[in-house]
Amino acid sequence: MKRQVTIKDIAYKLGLSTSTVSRALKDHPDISSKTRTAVKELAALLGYRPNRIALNLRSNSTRTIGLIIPEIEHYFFSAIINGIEEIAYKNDYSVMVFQSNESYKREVINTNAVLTNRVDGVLVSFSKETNDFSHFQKLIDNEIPVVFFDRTTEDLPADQVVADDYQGAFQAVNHLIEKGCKRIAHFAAPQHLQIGKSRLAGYHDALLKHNIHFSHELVFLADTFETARKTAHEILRKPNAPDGFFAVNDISAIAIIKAAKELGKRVPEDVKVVGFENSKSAAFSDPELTTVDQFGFELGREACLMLLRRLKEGENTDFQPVRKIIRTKLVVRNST
Amino acid sequence: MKRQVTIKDIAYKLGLSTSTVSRALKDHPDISSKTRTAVKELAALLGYRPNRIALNLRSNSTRTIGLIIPEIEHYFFSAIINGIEEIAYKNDYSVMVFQSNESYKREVINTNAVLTNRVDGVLVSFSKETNDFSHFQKLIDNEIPVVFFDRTTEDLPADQVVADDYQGAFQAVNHLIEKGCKRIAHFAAPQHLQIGKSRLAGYHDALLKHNIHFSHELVFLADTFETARKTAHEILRKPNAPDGFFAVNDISAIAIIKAAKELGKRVPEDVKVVGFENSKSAAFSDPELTTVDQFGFELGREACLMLLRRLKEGENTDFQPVRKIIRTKLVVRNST
DNA sequence: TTTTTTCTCGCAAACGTTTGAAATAAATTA
DNA sequence: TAATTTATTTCAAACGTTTGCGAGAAAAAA
Repeated sequence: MKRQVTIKDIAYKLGLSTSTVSRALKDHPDISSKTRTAVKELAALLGYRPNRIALNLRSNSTRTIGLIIPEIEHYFFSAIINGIEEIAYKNDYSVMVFQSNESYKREVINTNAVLTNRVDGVLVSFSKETNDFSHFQKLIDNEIPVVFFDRTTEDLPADQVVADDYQGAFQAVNHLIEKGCKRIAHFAAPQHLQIGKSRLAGYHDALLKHNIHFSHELVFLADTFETARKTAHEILRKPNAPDGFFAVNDISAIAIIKAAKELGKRVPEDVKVVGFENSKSAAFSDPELTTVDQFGFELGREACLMLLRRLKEGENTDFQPVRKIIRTKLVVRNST
Repeated sequence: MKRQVTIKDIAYKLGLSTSTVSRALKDHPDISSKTRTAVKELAALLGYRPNRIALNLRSNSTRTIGLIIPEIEHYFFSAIINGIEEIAYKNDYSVMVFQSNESYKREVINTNAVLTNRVDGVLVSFSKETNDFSHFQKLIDNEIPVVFFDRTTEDLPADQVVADDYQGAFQAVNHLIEKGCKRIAHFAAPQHLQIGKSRLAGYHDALLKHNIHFSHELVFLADTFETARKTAHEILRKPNAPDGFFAVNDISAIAIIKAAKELGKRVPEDVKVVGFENSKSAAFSDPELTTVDQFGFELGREACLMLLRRLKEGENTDFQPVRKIIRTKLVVRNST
């Protein structure tokens, strides 16, 4: 087993102390230029590489951030990870990824893993199942900065970065109305999620603005392909079927289009559909899906930047949680 | 700053030495049951949590694996990450993710990052740009086990996990021929990538089997949406246009379908298309895409399992690289 | 030459844990 | 009671760094 070369090895070979070597390597003014170059040359020759673990122990920090996320396979989340990794990379941080798979139990385990790994800070978007937040409180109690993104809560004193769900939903529904829709259904996310509430609110208010009656009968819980497809099938078959759909994500929107086609309805002529996310699939579906761009990459960047800012702050005397809202943008395509 | 509670704190409060506390916590037989319970109770009370960093330093291992991957946003890769994380989680390992963004330079930096982070092992799928592998050799020289997946090379003595690209390609093209295609084009990946070669070989041999002439003029380098779309446009306009396409990935296949539609050709009547990956988009496209399932999740699992096996082995006297091939499966849908 | 200042460098402790060996206390045997 | 074994605990070193402080040597000032 080839041991890694350490500062001791260099010190020994040069007849110096480890302190001197350590100082020489980081250009400490106390060290003569002669020994400095000698040390550096030998270090380069031997391929010395500081042992981060030892550094970690001494500094009690790991330059690592933990990421707890529901499902990597969702385009939106992978875009977010992309943004996070980008910023982390630029600031010489590493990212540890933990998936909750939308499971509360697993999320709690992840939270512990993040703690034992002694990450410097945590980014989290919690699972759909989660409505108790005490595991995150534990992070905060341990003085680990936490930034929530996308799936957030007001129940915790923590920073948040979210898409402008309300505005996005509002614009989407407004767009449907302007395109002539009279009866618009909303496929919603669970209402204990902030995004569920906000998008419903945007839907509601856009209707209101145009004096269209809001009815709970047109709001359905359907945020997966299967449920959306099934639900769309059912309601599109009824006599008084909607002529417009605002879905809480692209997957559901695509499912709606599929269901409509299967029932012989034309999109966008008979039924107009708008999604939320602007995933790759949205551009590939037929017709191409009108959707609200959530700017996942931006969101990830911002969340990570916010966390790094907190880490730089350190000792936060009086903590004031910040809530950052990332603009959304309606991308109009052929489904409306 | 609330310091984490350490073994010392417990020792002090109980009037014991740290050694005793350490041993008590891990049920060492030397410790009397009285002190053992006392220690454990106090530990639980204070919320003691062993400092992983100290452990790492002592054991010179981090229970962390590094993952170097081109782009998280690709469905295939995120599926792989999913599989990796699954296995890592079950074995109490954490995963550090580094994206190369298909850049050789960035990949080299990632390799260094992985080294300084002292991960126990590395999983890598290298970038399209990479054809010099000395940075990976550095990992091997440092006795860090490496497993390559998907994008692999024979130039390094390392384990590999790949999809059965040859077989998948063969089946795909065979399928096209059986469906009546006479003139089949192949949109290929760069030929310095093993997957590029293997899939081309599968294409070649399937033609051969049916006594169809293989021509280099029907093989194009096109593995992104844009290049595939452009290329498809060009060749579909020519008089002797292909009636079948085998694309190296789903994105390209979807681009081909799009181009065909734009030129007024019907899929699958006039042109048949088969992709490779079985991404979500494949199921959403219209017509739904026939494609080769690469089982990314399985592949990720296997790669991680193989790495963990190597880690358990430790001291490998005579290292014999293993190459594991994950079966692929043709998923027939409406594009053929 | 003596005193003071400036340059270089080494000592030792610290970060939190584990572990072989030594030490003490208790129990057993002679 | 003395000698021996056994049970329990502590000591100290180690993992690889950093860093406050002190020390010796050389240079400058007196």
